[in-house]
Formats: sequence, C-alpha cells, structure tokens
Amino acid sequence: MTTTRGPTRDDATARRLLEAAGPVFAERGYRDATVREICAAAGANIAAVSYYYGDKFGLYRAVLREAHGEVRRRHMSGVPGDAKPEVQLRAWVEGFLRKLLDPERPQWLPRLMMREMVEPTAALDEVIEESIRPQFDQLAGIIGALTGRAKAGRWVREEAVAVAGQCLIFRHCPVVLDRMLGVKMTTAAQIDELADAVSARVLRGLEPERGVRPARPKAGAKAVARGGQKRGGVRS
Amino acid sequence: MTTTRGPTRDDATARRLLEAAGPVFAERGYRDATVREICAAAGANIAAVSYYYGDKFGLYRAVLREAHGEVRRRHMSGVPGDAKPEVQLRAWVEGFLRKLLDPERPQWLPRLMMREMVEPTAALDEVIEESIRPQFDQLAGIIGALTGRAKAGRWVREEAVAVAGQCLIFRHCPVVLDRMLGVKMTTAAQIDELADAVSARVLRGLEPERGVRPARPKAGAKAVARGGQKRGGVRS
DNA sequence: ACGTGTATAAAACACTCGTTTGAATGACGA
DNA sequence: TCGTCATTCAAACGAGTGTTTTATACACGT
Repeated sequence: MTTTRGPTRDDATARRLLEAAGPVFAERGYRDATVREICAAAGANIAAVSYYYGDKFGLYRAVLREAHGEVRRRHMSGVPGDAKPEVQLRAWVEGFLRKLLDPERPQWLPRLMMREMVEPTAALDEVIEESIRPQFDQLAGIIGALTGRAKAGRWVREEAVAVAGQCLIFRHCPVVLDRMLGVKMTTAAQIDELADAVSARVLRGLEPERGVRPARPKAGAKAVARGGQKRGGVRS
Repeated sequence: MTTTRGPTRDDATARRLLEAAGPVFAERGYRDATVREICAAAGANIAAVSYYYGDKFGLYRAVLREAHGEVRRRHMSGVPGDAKPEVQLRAWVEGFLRKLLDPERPQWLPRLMMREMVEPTAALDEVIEESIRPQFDQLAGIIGALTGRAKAGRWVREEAVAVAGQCLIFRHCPVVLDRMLGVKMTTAAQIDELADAVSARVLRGLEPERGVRPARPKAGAKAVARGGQKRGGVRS
C-alpha cells in the first residue's frame, strides 16, 4: 500500500509516471509507447512502472481512468440545460470541437481516446461507459428536444452519430484534412467558425423534422414518435 | 530481375507475399505486423521479404501501391457522370459506404487506408494523391454542381468533409458505434438504408444553397460564388 | 557435364522490448 | 543504535523483432 503511509514524497513518482505516461501513450499508441520513454519523461526508474502499477497495461488503465474524470467534468458542463435546443446544440458542438482540437488544452487526452476507439484495447468498455456514452446521450437528448422524437430511438441516435462524425473526422485524420482544406483547424477562431458551420448544417438537416411533430405529453409517446414518416432517400 | 526470366513459378512467392501482407498489415497495423506472420500466411520463408522487397517497409509500400489501383478503379466508376447531381450524390455515398463496410468486399483494404490516415507513415502522401484526393474531388464536384458554388472553394470542400465524416466514422470506430446504435452496420440492406439516410440528410443540409444561385456561365464565377451570404451560425 | 545465377531454406545476428532481480538508500519507531 | 520497510536503482533476463548470413536445390546456356 502506498497510501497507508503519510504524505511523504513517496507517491510523487507514481503521479509523475501517470502524468508523463498520458502524452506518450497518446503520441505513440499503447503498443509503441515504451516504459523506458515514459520513465525517462517522468524522471523515474524503469522498475517504477512495475512497482506502482503492476505492469504497463496497469499504468495505461490508470491513465485512462484519470482522464475520464477530466473529460467528462469539463464537457458536461458548458451546455446550458435550460437554453433553447438550438443553443444547446451549438454549445455541444463547440464544446466537443474545442475538446478535440483546441491547442490550449492538453492534446493528448482526446488523442488517447481516439486511439482507443480506432484500435480498442481491453480498456475500451470503461472508456465507453464513463466518457463516450454520457456525452453521446447528452447530444441525443438535444436532438430529441429539437425534433420531438424519442432520444433513445434509432432515428435520433443516427443523427447524433452524424453530428459526431462531422466533428471526429477532424481529430481522426487531421493530416488528410489539412491537405484537403489547405488549412489547419487549430486556432480558437477557426474552431468557432467550424462550430458555426457544423451546427448550422445539422440544424438545416433536421429542419423538416422540427416543430412539425407536437411534443407528445406522456404515454405512448415512443410509439407515436417512431410512427412518423419513413426516412426517405433520394431514389425512387 | 525476376521478370526477365520466363513465366516460371519464381515470382509466385512475391505475389503470395503481397496478397498475404495486406490483411496482416490491416489487422495488426504496420508496426505490430510481423514479417514472420506474413511469410507464414504466404507459405514463404522469412528471408523472402528482404529478398523481394528489400525490407518490411518496402513490402508495405508495395501493398499500398497495389491497393490504390483497386480502390480507385472500383469507386470512380459507379457514379454516373451524366445523371442529376442528387443521384450522383446518392451514388457516391453508397459507393463510399460499400467500400468501407461491405463484408463481401475485402475488408482489409479500407482498413489499411484508415490506419494510414489515422496514424500516417511515410507512405501517406502517395495514398492521399493516388486514392483520397481523386475521390474527394469527385465528391466536391457533385456538391459544387448541387449548389452552384466553385468546387475548389472552401465552402464546398468543408461540406465534402462533413459528408465524408458521416461515412468514415462507421469505419473508424465501428465498435463504439455498435454500442451506441445497438446494431452492426454490415449487411447490404443496412448499408443501403444508411446511404439513404446520409444522402438525404446532406441534401437537406444543402437545401438553402440549392437553386438560389444561378450557375454563372464563365468568368468571375468564383468571386461571385464566394460572395454569397455568409455562413450563418445559431448565435447572434 | 559443367559453371552460373536465381530461388528457397534454416540458422544466427543484433537489437529492443517489458519485466524481474537483488542490492542500496533512507526515513521512522522501538 | 538498530531493525524494519517502503522506495529507488543499475543490471540483467527472456522473449520477440527485422534483417543478414550461409548453405542447398534447381534451371539454364554453353
């Protein structure tokens, strides 16, 4: 137990390891990150990882666990719960994009989560339940409020995926987008413009659904909501 | 030279290596893929990689080069160039989604390109120019035709990014989406529905721009096109 | 039949990785 | 002062990596 003792400088190295490991894991990926590099960055000995976290993966999970709190705490706030749904959507998109792209925030955090999504490890479940799902449900709630549809329904969740996809692509393949757009999306002003464009586009995409359906008060709401006109394609 | 000789069975192993390496690189990633596993899958000796391709990265680049032709050839066709822009968009989206998700096609190919986009290697440039940009430009052309804006302009390209983002997320983090939507997007019918949903959503998002701007014949078109109403957000 | 050069094979090489070992350090209580 | 125990450290271990080496098998022109 490292915590039974008093506030000696003992756990200082454990913390230094934790904080040094985040950027390294994010930069190189779990597999390519070496404990030697992490320990060097933390100013600790190689054996410290095994000593404090059992093994490399234990350190990795500790980093993710630490990150969840940060991510969720920062984002869930910032979306005014009592504002109009349109304003909430704009706030959600901007908060999400800032978290993904803002250079004034620690870049390694969303980068680490991206790696976990693209190439899952055994720690993915925790990431989903602790960090992704809450934010996703929040977005689904906003879209549900915008359209009057059930936020747990398939239609709303697919729309939410579309919104997330438009944002995540900027984190998933920034190099490619730089080449396609000719601009890096980094400065706060650019992120703001991007949030404008995305939320406006999403609102337009939701337009035929907004208001046309009166928000049902209570019972049978789900059945009515899902009974709307079928999702229509271009063809036929 | 292996090709100067007649059609002996010599270069057969080189081809077997090439074909075996694709799935392995896609599954494990460049770094985690081992030449031993590739050679075992190809039924070749360990030294064959060095012998035919110089080193591991040479084999990797050969795989990518071989893949470009396939990808581009398959996709660029399939979008009828003389149809209405709406139909072209629907065809582009479906073709893109099929390439990304259709289980009846070799899964390793888009998976490999995804890895290259998310975690670029020295081979990224070639991938962009040979495979990504042509498809992206095609999409931008369709959106330009839909809105009457310059397809090389910033606005059109950002819209194209949004379309690509809605599709790519299904390939970038399928595990997360399975959990969020409760369904795997794999069967041909599901891909078809998805293509309907995406293209319809995109068309709605483009709605205020369609038709309102008469397609300028020739000169000064770009200046006029970019002089339209500013991209408006929710706020203010 | 012989020499030549290509293709395959097994083994080894040099290196890096995560992890473990065993000793040294230093603070703290008895 | 001594013993205890958590902590740190350098060194090494064993497994796995890409690559090279050395030797063998075989087809071909002469």
